[in-house]
Amino acid sequence: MEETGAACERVARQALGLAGLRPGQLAAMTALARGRDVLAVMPTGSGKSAIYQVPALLLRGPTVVVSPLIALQRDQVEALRERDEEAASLDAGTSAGERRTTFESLRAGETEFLFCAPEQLARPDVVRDLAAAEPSLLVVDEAHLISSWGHDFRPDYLRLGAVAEALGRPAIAALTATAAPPVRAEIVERLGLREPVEIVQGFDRPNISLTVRRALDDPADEIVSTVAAAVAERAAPGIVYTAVRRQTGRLSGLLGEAGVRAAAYHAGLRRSERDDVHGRFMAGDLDVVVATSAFGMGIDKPDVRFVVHAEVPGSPDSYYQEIGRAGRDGEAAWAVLFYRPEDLGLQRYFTGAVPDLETLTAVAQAVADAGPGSDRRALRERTGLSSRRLTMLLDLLERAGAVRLGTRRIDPVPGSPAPHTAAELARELAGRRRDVERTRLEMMRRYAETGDCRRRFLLGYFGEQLSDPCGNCDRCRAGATGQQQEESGPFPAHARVEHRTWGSGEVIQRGEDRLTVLFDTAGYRELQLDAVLEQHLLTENPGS
DNA sequence: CGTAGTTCGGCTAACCGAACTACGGTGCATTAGT
Repeated sequence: MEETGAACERVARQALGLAGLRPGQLAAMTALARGRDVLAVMPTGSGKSAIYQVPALLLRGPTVVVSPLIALQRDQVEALRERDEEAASLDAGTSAGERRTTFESLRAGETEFLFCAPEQLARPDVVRDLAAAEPSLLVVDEAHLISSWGHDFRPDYLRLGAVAEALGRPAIAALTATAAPPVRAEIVERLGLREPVEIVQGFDRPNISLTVRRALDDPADEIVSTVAAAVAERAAPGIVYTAVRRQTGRLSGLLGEAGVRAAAYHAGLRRSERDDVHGRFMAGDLDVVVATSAFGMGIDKPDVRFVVHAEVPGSPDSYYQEIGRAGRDGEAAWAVLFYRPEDLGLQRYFTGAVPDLETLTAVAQAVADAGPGSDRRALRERTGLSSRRLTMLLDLLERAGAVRLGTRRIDPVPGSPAPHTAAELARELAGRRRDVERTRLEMMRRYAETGDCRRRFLLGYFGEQLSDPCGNCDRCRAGATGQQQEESGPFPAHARVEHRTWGSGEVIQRGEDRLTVLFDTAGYRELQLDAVLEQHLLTENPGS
């Protein structure tokens, strides 16, 4: 019998036309083809799709791909069909007749790939029909969204672990381009990955130069002149990110006056306008898109020369995601952040919501009253809450140990605390999560205010050590690369440590006078090294 | 948490500053009405 790795290489060559495979790619494919779970963190454009498409063709049974945007699903379906692979997608617009045909074709083994959003998999009928086709592979694309969108925006992302169980627990592939260590941990936990093979390919993007500009009260003029200068030097196209919708129109208007072909983009625009801007940008008919965070997913345009941020984003995670859209062709590109400390306030607001005790108690009470085996609809009627909000609150109560969530039924946990107590516990968990998110925001502040090499800081945040200054950021260019990473002495990078109040954690970065530690439950914290040593704030845990 | 826009108080003419208020990001799905 053919060895699995060789089989993967053969299929990659014959079906996908790939001459060679990168080491990470092959390892991930082989693991999936053998039924193992995989978590792959690889940059866009490095062949992430092949990772699941090759084993999909080797394994008996269809492949379900969870993808966040309907537009992305359609693109992928189209790309597969061009290679004569049978693929289909499922969304709210799919008619009952089309659904029947699709499920029959999946069961018969004629259609290999099915694309859908997590919301489709929240429907019991969809899960039942899919389970009948006995899928062999569940792919979660853009898997970092579990962590960044799941909790307050699209909570159905959080249910994917239960969906996998209901589908007969196929092998799971979680794919993403950016995931810091705690995000990886959350993906593994939420999806219930079993001893996953973790492939983390270097995501240093050395061709993107990094600059932070301390912005004035109203940085609009500065931004316009910076961007206009870039465009004049033929360094177009580019993206300008801004935190609020109102600014997109204002900045693109000012850029237009400065002779730049610019357009605004945000989620409040009409579908047709968004598609138009997207299309013109891809076609090269626009120099600049000024956008909120709505713009970007699925924008795989190789020649984006710059990404400018008019305000700080909420975390290094989103920042790296957004600047990663520049320079995919490997040519020089630049990322400029206009920084005002006051702008952190808006992000603080975005991460501020913790559900109130009353509503949580009402949901816990409703679950208890309904007894075992209730469903979402019954609880929605009892509580009068929207489907999404209910899902989010139920998820918190599950984490608090008060309810058990299946894909089709919701059960109170026998002997669990009373509704009011469970609600308090759930609220505490939500509060803790918010606190951790605020530490991410603090890390964004540190990035903007650091005197050291910016790339070293960013990569360190993602758990990668860069021993020498990068030479391609404003700090390095100013010759102020100052701090070297201390290679010897106590608390080196990656050391496991213990703090009296913050618990256990891992050293992320060790500078001359500071330590950055990622605590398992308290998030990112910065400590002064001499205080740590004098007051014995940390103990080093050998092993683990 | 910060900002932009509005109202209010003072005190009798046009306006100033203080105080108060509303608002702010991501997409799926679903539904009512052409």
